[in-house]
Amino acid sequence: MAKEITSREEDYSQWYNDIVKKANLASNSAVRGCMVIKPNGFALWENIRDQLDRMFKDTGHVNAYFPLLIPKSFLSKEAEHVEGFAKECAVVTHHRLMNDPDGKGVVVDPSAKLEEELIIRPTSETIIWNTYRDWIKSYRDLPLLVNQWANVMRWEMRTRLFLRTSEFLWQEGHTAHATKQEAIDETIQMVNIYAQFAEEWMAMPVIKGVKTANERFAGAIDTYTIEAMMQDTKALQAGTSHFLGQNFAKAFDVTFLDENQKQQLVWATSWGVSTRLIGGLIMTHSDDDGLVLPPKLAPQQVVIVPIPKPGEEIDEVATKIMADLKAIGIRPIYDQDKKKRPGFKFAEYEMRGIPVRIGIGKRDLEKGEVEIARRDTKEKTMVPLEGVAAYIENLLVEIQDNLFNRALKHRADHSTEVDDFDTFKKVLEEKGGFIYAHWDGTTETEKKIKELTKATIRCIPLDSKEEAGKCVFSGNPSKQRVIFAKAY
RNA sequence: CGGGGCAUGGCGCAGUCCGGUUAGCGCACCUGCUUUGGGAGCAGGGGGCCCCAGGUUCGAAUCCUGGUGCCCCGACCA
Repeated sequence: MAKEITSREEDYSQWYNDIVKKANLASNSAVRGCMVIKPNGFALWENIRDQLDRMFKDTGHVNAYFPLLIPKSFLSKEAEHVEGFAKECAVVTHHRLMNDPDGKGVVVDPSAKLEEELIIRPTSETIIWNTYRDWIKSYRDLPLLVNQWANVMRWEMRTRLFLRTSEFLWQEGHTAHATKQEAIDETIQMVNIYAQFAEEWMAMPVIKGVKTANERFAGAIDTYTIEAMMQDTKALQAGTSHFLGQNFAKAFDVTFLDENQKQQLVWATSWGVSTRLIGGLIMTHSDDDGLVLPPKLAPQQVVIVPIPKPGEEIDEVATKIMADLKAIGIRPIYDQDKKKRPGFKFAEYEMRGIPVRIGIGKRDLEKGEVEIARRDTKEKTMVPLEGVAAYIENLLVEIQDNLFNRALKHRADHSTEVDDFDTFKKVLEEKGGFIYAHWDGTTETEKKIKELTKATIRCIPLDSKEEAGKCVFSGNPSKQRVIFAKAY
């Protein structure tokens, strides 16, 4: 049993916090709501970022960078957008400090007040569309497919490491298109890329869908989402892709001359995922012994632990295995610490979520084999020395698959079709998870259900089939089921 | 912004009610020896503006006054 990790059963929130801290992913900082991402956590983010970046570039996108600070007036140019974000903006009002005339320290210099306040970006649509006005003149400038990796700040009331911090890292794609259809296609392409990344790389099954008007991004016509189910059966919105219509083009006067020499407004999309993904990764796979990482994203995939401690013979074997693994593109490390005992190391690497551990002991070497332990199931197997690299290559694939299938089963086990409100409340209370129910399409009903149960509509699934039914709350006619769940 | 709680080595806490030797414990850290197949043992050692500012007192971590910060529960959210 792992030391000092609260079990999931006892207190799921505390378990989550323990994992983040004990696995050395991140910690709270001196600044309220802002976290320090530690090397272990940042290595994960780098792997997430690098893979997504490849996927973006493979679909024709390029990276750029826009300023952290946005003039206050920009934000108010799109009415719904400002309404959505105004309540959580940090504002820069001055540009100079001075010595406190009354004594120690420094104070804001009142004479250095800015003529126009600057907002620390909560998202960059406004500054980017203000820039796009200059970049886009002709249909030949389109489509414009730009992404940026950046930090943003949203002054949240309550924060949780990775899941919701005041400052977070993310990528935001902002694209401009000549036609509505092309922009919609882009929006859908990007939600598909997010889903593919979540499932193939994070081993986190997701449901693709469209948000209701109530849950839509401020300023969007449609918001597409990927929704994942955590181990406590709550939903996590893991990524969003927005079809922005011509809202920002109108607000920032971005037009182009088409092939027929007519001025046209540009069509827009934006899409993003954040460091929240790391929170999702933790809550999808990890257990009471610590972090569990999918091999494809694990910064280190294999750890070699000498038993009882490093020695010439063991070093030699370990070095050979390291080389064999690296040769086939696997990321191993060899723990040569002589002070720590094997038992400590086993627990330590389980805490850190390294997918595979190789134990090399003198006893095993006499028989020409090593012990291989997998993190996901804790199973241990003795493997002949000459077959180690190939065995691990297969094992990593198997672990990746197992994690995905396990999460998929968990989601299936906690998804329920419900047709009346009493059952709805009962299922939500006793079983939790995703509830597939008919909804009459009104914000009013959605809000009432939220008031009564705390469940929100996570999305209208893209693959849901048309099916005549009655709204679970109002009894009014409905054409398809939507997903209700309690969410992070 | 409402309601509750907490502030003492890096972390977790005791001490505060009832003021009084040198502020203590566990973990972590450093040194040495013995250990080492699932979180080792012993011995020694380092590290504290006891949240801040004022006050009461011979004497304040402890009592009084006023601040500040953080956490938890609600409303808000990727």
